[in-house]
Parts: sequence; structure tokens; C-alpha cells
Amino acid sequence: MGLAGIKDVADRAGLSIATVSRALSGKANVSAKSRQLAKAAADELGFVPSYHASSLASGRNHNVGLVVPSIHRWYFSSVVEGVSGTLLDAGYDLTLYNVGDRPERRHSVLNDFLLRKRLDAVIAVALVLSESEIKQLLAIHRPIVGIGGALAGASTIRIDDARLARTATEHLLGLGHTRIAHITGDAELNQDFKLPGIRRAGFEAAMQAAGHAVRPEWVVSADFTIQGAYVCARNLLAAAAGRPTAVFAASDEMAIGAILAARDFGLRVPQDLSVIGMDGHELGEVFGLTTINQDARGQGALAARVLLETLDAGAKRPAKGTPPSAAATDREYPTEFLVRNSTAVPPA
Amino acid sequence: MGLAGIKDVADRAGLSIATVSRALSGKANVSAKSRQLAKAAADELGFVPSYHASSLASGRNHNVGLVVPSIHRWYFSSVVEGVSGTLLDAGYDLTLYNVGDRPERRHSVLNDFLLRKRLDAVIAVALVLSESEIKQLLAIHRPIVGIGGALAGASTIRIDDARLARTATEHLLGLGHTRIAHITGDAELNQDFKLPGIRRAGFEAAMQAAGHAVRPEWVVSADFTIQGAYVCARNLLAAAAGRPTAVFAASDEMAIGAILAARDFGLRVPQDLSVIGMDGHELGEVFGLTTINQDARGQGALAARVLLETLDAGAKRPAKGTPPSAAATDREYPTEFLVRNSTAVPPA
DNA sequence: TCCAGAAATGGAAGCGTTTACAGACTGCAG
DNA sequence: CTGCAGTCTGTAAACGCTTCCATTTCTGGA
Repeated sequence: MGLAGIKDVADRAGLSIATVSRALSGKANVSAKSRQLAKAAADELGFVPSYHASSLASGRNHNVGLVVPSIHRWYFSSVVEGVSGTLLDAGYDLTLYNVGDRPERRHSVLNDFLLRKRLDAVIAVALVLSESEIKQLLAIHRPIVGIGGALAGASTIRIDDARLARTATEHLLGLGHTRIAHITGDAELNQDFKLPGIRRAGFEAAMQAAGHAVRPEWVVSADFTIQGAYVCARNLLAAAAGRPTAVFAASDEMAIGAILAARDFGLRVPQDLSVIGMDGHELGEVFGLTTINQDARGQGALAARVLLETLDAGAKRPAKGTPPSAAATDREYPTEFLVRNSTAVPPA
Repeated sequence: MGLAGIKDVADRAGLSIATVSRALSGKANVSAKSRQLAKAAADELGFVPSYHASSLASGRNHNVGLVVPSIHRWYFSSVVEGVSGTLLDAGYDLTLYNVGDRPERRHSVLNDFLLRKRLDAVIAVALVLSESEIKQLLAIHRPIVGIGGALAGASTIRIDDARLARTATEHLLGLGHTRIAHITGDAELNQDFKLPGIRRAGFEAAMQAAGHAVRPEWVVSADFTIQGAYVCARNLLAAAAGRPTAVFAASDEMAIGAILAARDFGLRVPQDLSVIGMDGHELGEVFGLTTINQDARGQGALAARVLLETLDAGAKRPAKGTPPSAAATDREYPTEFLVRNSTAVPPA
């Protein structure tokens, strides 16, 4: 009961194992009657094929690995959600590798878990892999898709962080701000995580292009959480005299932290302080946060779809001599500039 | 390269397949020299055992399924993080089933994915399973652990939601509040999700025990997010006259939504309005939120440890006739009442 | 030196499927 | 009536490991 094998089904249906297998997996060349018989017997016995046996025999795993640096931050949990939904709909399993910030875990995931030939493909989120790491992954002949991180040699889905950060900064500049602070991400959080640097570069580029100096004391970093940004924004805003008139935060959560800090000082947003974020966090609405909306969930879903297509098209079983996977494509995911009311002209 | 089989390793090491297998999996009765030889050859060839083959042969999957209703809400992502860390450390994979609120997905996960004999065990978070569903799962002879949800017949890890909700309410009552509102969870969000009802029952019990009527218009429901609670707290606080003096929210995120709403109305917390939450969300600190701290991450880690112990102790391969899994234990996870400064005596 | 017992080894039988292959059966054109 | 393409079926060979069991090689005490 519950442990019936295909043999039991075959016996019960009065068919051979092969026919039952074909019938249940929807293959051609099975008479309607046999198919019916097999299905009925399988139902009665509660038969579910053993995935290991089936994978071993067919070379297909129906399992995709997802590597994320964290699961708490908005961006990552959104991506996971998108990937998960698409995979589940396709009958695929999702194996989650929450690498976190511990380097040894990163190492074991990359050098052990991912290589166990148990995954049809790997999706890596915001993970910067070295060339040799990518080679290693491609060596097991599995497609890789990167989201939000540059993966040389693998397909990627990303937004143009540098340009968007520039756009956000230019929005503030366009309103007349010149005293602009930037909340960036912690570098030490995860050595892999290049994104904060890219966004900051966009900020700095825009400032320089407009002829404004970037004041180092106005570039502070937090851990991408509301609470983290709150603390550092308080420091930023503490000096009543030389206070910035606008803040560009590298994520919506950090922008919200800044808004909360501003409120503590009695600063009105946007009259006294403009704040712009980046992400499209649902909570931004509550704060009327101006931001750049990126559909993280959609990015995850797209990544999964891309992989599924590759898998459907691709060779059944990675052959010993096959050249590494298909052409790497780099897609830019569409974003939307969302002007709400956390930004305005600077105070007189 | 990367696709070497154990046979290749054996050839290279000049040993038999059997010895190599024993050597690499750390079994006894292998000479130091052979072990060394095998390891060296495996390294050189980049050999990683095929998980399917190894699972098929050994009956061990090194893979635990985790079923969650969502991944966005604090509680769930914290649990996932806890489970993930513990499993990764033990060399286990985590297969994530993000069921969401779509019933058909719940169905396919429960009746298809989980039964594929690919999981050594299942952890279900806040999932209320029917008896037949539990039977079905136990029928495949895999241990199940429930977190935060009652699973008759399976081991569970939970907090005493009813009592804690009572405690939270009593804290407000003890301060002198009588006009207490409650923000509960959406029932329609997920039919499985009984927790909001339990917490509400605790609230109502405390109110009644203190001889105070529960005003139906002061029991409102939101979706467990800050933004959702914000909206409904605004409605709650809109009526200047008959306004509650305290709010007990069924989660910290919702309590924070209430605090934000209060600020919009110029209400000071805690002078004009006391707010108490429940969870121990990191963000609560920023708001000085009084709450009941439950270590969701720890609960996840504990669940994983319990399972791993069961698996280590348990029979290697579920036999056809074996009685369903070990004795179901029900553990209450410790919590901590965290008084910060969002609660005070009611205004005069 | 010999021998019992322990330690190490290799052969081979699974594990539960999928699928190539070949055989058996249909129906239909020649 | 024969032959042939087509459809359906079953046999058996993978898939790549683990592990039982029999065999060989070491031990160290007598």
C-alpha cells in the first residue's frame, strides 16, 4: 500500500512492465484499452513511480537547483516565488540552496551539492561565479541561468542596474537636488554580491555628469533591510546643518528605513527630504515611495521558463563528449519608473 | 571530465568498484592505502557519485521536502532559513514546495510531488492536513514533522498560540486597557491556515475572562503584511470618537502596519495608542514594538534536526510491511515576552 | 611455523524504472 | 492469398551505484 512498484501494476493490469510504463508516461503506441487498464491499476494501487529509478533510467531529473544568497530580502524571496511557481506548474521540483553569507557553505554548495548530477539545471541569483566555477558547472552539462548577476558563459536575466541607478539619481538632480546621499549595500555581506557597487557606480556617474561632487560621508552602507538602513540614515540625518536634501537608496527597503529615520527627526518627506528607492517592494506604496519597479517575481518565472525550454529542446542525457550548453543569451528585463510622492523639489 | 563514473575511478585506482564505493562513502573495512588511492583517483577525475543511482541502490535520498504556504512572510522565510541551514550542514538537499494560495497547487504537491518517493522526510509549515492526507504521507513510510500547525499523527513543533495571544491581551488589560482592537489574519488567504483563528480565540478568551466585551467592529483582518494591516488599521482608527486605545495584532508585521497608520493620524505610540504584536520580527526593534518573540528560524532548525535524528536512527529502507513512522511527539518551542515601548497605560 | 579469526577485497545481485529491439498481430493493397 | 507497412506488445539490457556474500589476505598468539 503506497509502495507498489510498476511490477505490481503490471501484474494487476495483466500487462507487461514496459507497456505500463509507456501507458503511464503518456507515450505513443499504446492501445486505448491498455492505457486505461494501466491507469486504473495504478490508481487502485496508489502507484507513484520512483523518481530515482525513473531518473536513472531516463536521464531526466525534473529538478532544478536554485542558489540564492538569502531568502529574507524582498528581491530574493520574490525571485524564489517566481521560479517556484513556474517549476511546480511544469511538474518540476525545486531544490533550494540558501547559501547565506558563510563562505564555506558557498563552497560546499558549489563544489558538492550542485555537482551531484541530480539537477537538470541551475539558476543562480545574484551570484558571481568565477570562470572556473562556471566551467565546473558546465562540465556536468547542465544549463545555468543567472539572475541579477553577471555569469560569463551562462545565460542571464538582469536589469541594467548601472543605468537605472543613474536614472534614479538624475530624477533627483532634475528636481534641483545637489545635496544627494546614497545608501548602498554592505560589501562584506557577501563577496559575491556585486550589485551594490554597480548601483553606486551609477549614482556616482550621474552626480559627476551633473558636475556635483560625491561627498564620501554621504555614501553610507547598510544590509538591505529596513532596520539596517534606518540606523545608518539616522546618522546621516543627525547633523542638522550639513544635511542632504535627498537620498537615493539602493533598495526600497533601505529607502523605507530612510523615510522612517527622517520622520524621527521631524523631517517631512518629500518637503524636507526626497527619498527614492529601487525595486518595487509592495510596502513602497504605503510610503508613497518613488522607485524603479523591477518585477523580481517575473524575473524568476522567466528564468524558469527559459530553462524549461532549453531542457525540452536539449538532448536527453548529457553525453560524455557533448560540448557545453547552448548559446548564452543575456536578456534585460523591463522595468518601470514609478513616480509617487516621496520626491519633490528641494526645500528653499 | 566531470562525467566519470565509479567504474572509471576503480580502474584508475586499480581497485574494484565495491572497494571504491566503500572508500568514498567512508565505510569501515577499507585499508588506509585503498581509501587514499580511491580518493586520489576520484579527485583527479572529478568524480561525484550519481545521486539517483546511489539513492536507488541505498534507499536513502538525503533530501527533505519542505512545504510552505508562502515564502514572503517573515515567519515562513525564517523557518525556511532555519531548515535550510541545518539540512545543508548535514549534506541534505532541501526541496521547496511553495504551495501558495492556489488550491490546485496544494493538491498537486500533496498528491503528486510528495509521493514520488524522492524525499526522506517532509516538513510541513502551518499546513493543516486532513487525516487521509496524513495517512497518505505516512503510507510512503516517511516521517513528517509539522511546524506551527496541528498534524494529527505526526510530530509537531509549535508554540502555544492560544495561550500566547492570551498573554499578549492580558498585558494590555493589565495596563488598564479595555478598548482593545485585534488585527487578525485573513481566513480566505488559505483555508489551511488556522493560526489566525487560534490567536483570535486567545484574544477573545482573555477579553471575556476580564469581563470586557469584544466589539466585532474592532476585530479586523489583514493579510499578515505591513501594508495590508496599515490599510485596515487606518479604517479602525479613522473614527476619532470611538477609537480603541490598544491594538493587539496577530503578527509583528501587522502591528507595524498599525503603528504606521497611527502615525498618520497623529496618534503617538504608546501614549495615545498601545500596540502589541507577536513574532519577534527584526523590524520590531525599530518601532520599539512590544511583542512575543518566537524564534522561527530556530523552530525550522529544530524540525530539521528532529528529522535527521529520526532518519539516522530509522530503518534504511521503508519495508513493504513496516508500520508507519515512530511515535509522534509534540514539542512546544520556547518563546519570550519582549516588552519594549509600544505599550503603556491608556490615555486619560 | 601454523592456524584461527579479523580485515580487506572483488564478484555479482539487486534497486525500479525507461527504452531499444524484436516479435506478433492487424488491415489493406497488390 | 501473399506481402508489407503499421501498430501494439513483451523481453531484456541498460542506468550507476550499494551491499551481500564468498574469497583472499593479514594479523598475532600458540
